[in-house]
Amino acid sequence: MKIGELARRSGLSVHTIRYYERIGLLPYADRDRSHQRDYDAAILVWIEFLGRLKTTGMPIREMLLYAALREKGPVTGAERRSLLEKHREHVRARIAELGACLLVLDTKIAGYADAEKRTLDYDAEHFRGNDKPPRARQARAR
Amino acid sequence: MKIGELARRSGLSVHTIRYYERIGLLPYADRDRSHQRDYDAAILVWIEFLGRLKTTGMPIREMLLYAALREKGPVTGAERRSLLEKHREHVRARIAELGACLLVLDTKIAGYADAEKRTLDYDAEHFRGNDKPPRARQARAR
DNA sequence: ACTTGACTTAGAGTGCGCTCGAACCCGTAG
DNA sequence: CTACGGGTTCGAGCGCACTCTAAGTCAAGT
Repeated sequence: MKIGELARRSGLSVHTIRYYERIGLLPYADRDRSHQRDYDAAILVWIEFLGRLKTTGMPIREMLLYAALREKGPVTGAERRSLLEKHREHVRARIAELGACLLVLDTKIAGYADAEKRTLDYDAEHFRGNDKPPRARQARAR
Repeated sequence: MKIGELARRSGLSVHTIRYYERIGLLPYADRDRSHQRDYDAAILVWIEFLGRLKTTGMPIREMLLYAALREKGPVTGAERRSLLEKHREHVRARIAELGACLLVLDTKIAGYADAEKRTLDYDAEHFRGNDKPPRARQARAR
C-alpha cells in the first residue's frame, strides 16, 4: 500500500503520516526501488490505536514513549501496560470532570430558560393583546 | 482587588488575566488613579465560568462570542442559551467518545495482563524452582 | 517524447493559547 | 532618599501538532 492509499484508509493526511514517521510515531516504512513507502495493512491497526490515544488526550510525547516500547518488542509488555493504565486513569478523571461541567452547564441553561419564561409570563400578564411591549421594558440587571 | 490578588484567587496567572482582557474575554477593568486594574469580586464568578467552558474544550473564539453577548446585556439571553446548548451537545458527544475509547483501553490492558499471566503460567509449568528462565525464552511476535 | 499524477525530501509556516521580557511607573517602609 | 514589591504597556517567543511549499524523482498512459 502506498502512502496515498494509507492516507485514505487511515483518515490521516499524507503530510501527517510522513510527519508521524519523522518523529517516530510510525515505524520507518520500507521503500520500494523508487524510494516510495510501501505499507503493510497491519499499520492501520496501529494508526487506529494511536488515534484512540490522541482522542483521549495523550500528548505525542507520551505516544512516542509507547511507540518506542512497542518497537522494542514483547519484553516491554509490562511497561506498556502500566503506561496505558496510567493513561486510563487520566481518561477516567477527564470524563468525571466533563460530567461535572455538564451539570453546571445544565444549571446555567436552565437559568436562561427560566429568565425567558419569566419574561414571557410578565409580558402575557401586562401586555395581553399587545404584540409589542413598550420600550421601557429593557431591564437593567446583568 | 488588584490583579495579583485576582490571580491568586482565580488560579489564572497575572499574564493570563491581562491577556484575557486584551482579547476581550474579560471586560476592560477600571483602573485606580495610578492606572492599576481594580477588580470587583464578581469577576471571579465569570472567570470560573470561563474555566468551565475551557475545561469542556470550548475554543477561545467561541468564548469571545459568548463574552460579547454577555457585554450586551440581558437582551442576548436567548442567543447565549442557544450557544450553551450547542456546546452542551459537544460536551455530551465528547464524553461518549471518551467512554468508547475507555473500553478499547480496557481491552488492550486486559490483553497485556493476559499475556503476562500466560508467560508466568508457562514459566511456572516449565521452570518450576528456577527463578530465571533461560535465554531462549525471548519471543518473536509483536 | 511528453504529460500527468503520485510520490520524495528538507524545511518553513500556521493557529492556538498562552508566557515572557524589557522598560517603565508608583506607593510605602526603612 | 532609596530600595522594594507591586503594578503598567507592547511586543516577541514558545510548545504543540500539524500543514504546507519548493524543487525534484519516477512510472504509466497517450
